Amino acid sequence: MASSTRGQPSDAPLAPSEILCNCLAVRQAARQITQLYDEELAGTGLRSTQYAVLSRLARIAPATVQDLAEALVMDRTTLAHNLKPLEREGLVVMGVAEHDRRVRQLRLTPAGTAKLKEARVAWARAQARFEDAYGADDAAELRRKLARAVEAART
Amino acid sequence: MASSTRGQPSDAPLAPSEILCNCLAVRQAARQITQLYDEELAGTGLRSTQYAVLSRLARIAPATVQDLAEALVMDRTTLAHNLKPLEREGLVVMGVAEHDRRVRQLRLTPAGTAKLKEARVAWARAQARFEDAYGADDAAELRRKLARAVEAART
DNA sequence: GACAAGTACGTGCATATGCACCTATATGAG
DNA sequence: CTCATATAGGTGCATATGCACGTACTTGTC
Repeated sequence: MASSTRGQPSDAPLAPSEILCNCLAVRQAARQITQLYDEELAGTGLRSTQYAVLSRLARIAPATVQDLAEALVMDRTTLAHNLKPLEREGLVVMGVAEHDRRVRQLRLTPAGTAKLKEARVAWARAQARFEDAYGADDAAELRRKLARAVEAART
Repeated sequence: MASSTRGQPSDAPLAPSEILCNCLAVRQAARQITQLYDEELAGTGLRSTQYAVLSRLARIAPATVQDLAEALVMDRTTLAHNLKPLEREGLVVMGVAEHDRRVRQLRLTPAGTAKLKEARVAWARAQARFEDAYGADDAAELRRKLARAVEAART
């Protein structure tokens, strides 16, 4: 009988690559893919997550903390932590909204814009490396399936 | 013209769900899916990663640090850090191999085996929740694609 | 046996992640 | 206006992640 992912798993032997847990499967892939992107980004001084924050912020600035967190599918407090090194390096500034002093207005600084432009070259190398190995069309399909998984996991 | 993931991205508007970066896509999914599994595991006191370590170790014990790390697609030093709370809680013991005193022999304790058995009930709930929303067959396909992505990212 | 080289593992650091809990500000009910 | 409530955000903690570097042990060479 074939392995099922319903009910409790056993300690029975498995093929080395056969992962039954959806969580483990996606975390393993995230670790490995992150390593590839971080390797290409290393020369820029940015990590994968930092590149993602700058890249997203460039699209939606000025953004509140909550809005940027939602756009990144990231916890609000996680983003708050992730912003600290970016602020310290002067890539991002956090202002206070005039109409509501609770609200922050996040923007890229000129240095942040320049760093993002530089990092995009490295990002494109990482993207090309992965897609040369995995297939560009397959990668696009995978991203769609992952986006649907995000929605499924929210239920 | 359709968005391409080759070459550098722009700041042009995107559909909210349209992620071009493979790294961001898989990290977002990992965050969201981990939250679902952690929510179900919360009552056991284990996190997703800790469950994965115990579950994998149960299959291959006695295992060296390096072997368990490879089986989990995890950096050796990351596993070393992750083992600390498990050792502290008495779920895992690390012995020294007789034939080579550099080598560790990792095993579950009886408490670790019992905790794993308990956690499997919670894991099965998380697995069922995700697959009820995403589809069991689609999930199996996604896991296969993620496994292939792991291999692609290693090149 | 001495020692260079290789192997298995640990540690310190910085960032990543999110929960619990906190403060500050705004808003609505009376 | 007052105050309960709601909203935006920050902080401390524990774990997660992996690089750089260090230690302990083994093995091959002489």
